[in-house]
Amino acid sequence: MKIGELSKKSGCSIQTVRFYEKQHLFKACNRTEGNYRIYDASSLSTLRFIKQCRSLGLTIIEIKQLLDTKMNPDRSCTSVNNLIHQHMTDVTKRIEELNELKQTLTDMALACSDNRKVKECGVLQMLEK
Amino acid sequence: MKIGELSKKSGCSIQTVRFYEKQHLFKACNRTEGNYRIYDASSLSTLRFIKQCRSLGLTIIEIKQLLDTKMNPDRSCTSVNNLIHQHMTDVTKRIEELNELKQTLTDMALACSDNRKVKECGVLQMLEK
DNA sequence: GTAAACTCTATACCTAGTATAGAGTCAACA
DNA sequence: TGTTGACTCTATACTAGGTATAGAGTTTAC
Ligand SMILES: [Zn+2]
Ligand SMILES: [Zn+2]
Ligand SMILES: [Zn+2]
Ligand SMILES: [Zn+2]
Repeated sequence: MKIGELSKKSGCSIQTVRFYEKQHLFKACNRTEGNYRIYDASSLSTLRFIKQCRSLGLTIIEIKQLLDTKMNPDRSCTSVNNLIHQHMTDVTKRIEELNELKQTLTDMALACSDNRKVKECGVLQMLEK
Repeated sequence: MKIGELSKKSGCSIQTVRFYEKQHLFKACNRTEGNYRIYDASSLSTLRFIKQCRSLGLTIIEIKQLLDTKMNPDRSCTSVNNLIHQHMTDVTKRIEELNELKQTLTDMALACSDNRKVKECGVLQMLEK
């Protein structure tokens, strides 16, 4: 299968597939005589794995580590579990930050009403502080 | 005051101050004979305003709009209020996304325990799907 | 006079892609 | 056989909001 088909089946854009290859997330695949990339089913499943990881917010480096880990099926999976755990911590922290931010924005919105002039704007006054 | 002092008083790094100037967020200031930037108290308050906006997640372009708006004290502040309201919507949406993500990560963490091998890892198995 | 501290510009780098330009490849159709 | 259209190739620039240098010049203190 050529890159266009892989792109459609995986849901990653063609450029993204090439970008992943450049980042060594994807090993370089075979080429046709005309220099076209040729993929097989395993490329597709790797790409889907990568996509799933990205949707969780894992970085390319972290995904690389996961892919490396998968190469050694008999080792301990502790590093995988730790990685997910660490991410949960990060996401939780980010949610807390955003909740605080939301509260600030709410207070700010309440500090002004429509039909005011800029010099009386409650939002701008809060931003000055 | 020179850029180092402004940096310390505002909490923005020296590079960031120069970066803001380059982005026209900050108008170019006066220079000494030796070509050093010289700031006054109003520069500091503008910079603090910018920092406050950035901490709310406003983009540089949006901050530029706010600073422009502040130049016309007698106009309506509706655009300011709208901007904050739009941000609240965005932040709320982002929080929801992250909460879903957190749930997924939680399920994933529960799918595996320590002392398993990579080939039995519940996390990796979930990522395959 | 000189050393330390400060500042200057310009440039490269970061993440995770996206969007071109310009060239080459391949299949189908007339 | 020629040509059109769809596809692919590489290389490069761009995004946002900075951060981190290199190499040079300036100022201040001793
Ligand atoms: Zn992570
Ligand atoms: Zn207002
Ligand atoms: Zn916004
Ligand atoms: Zn596991």
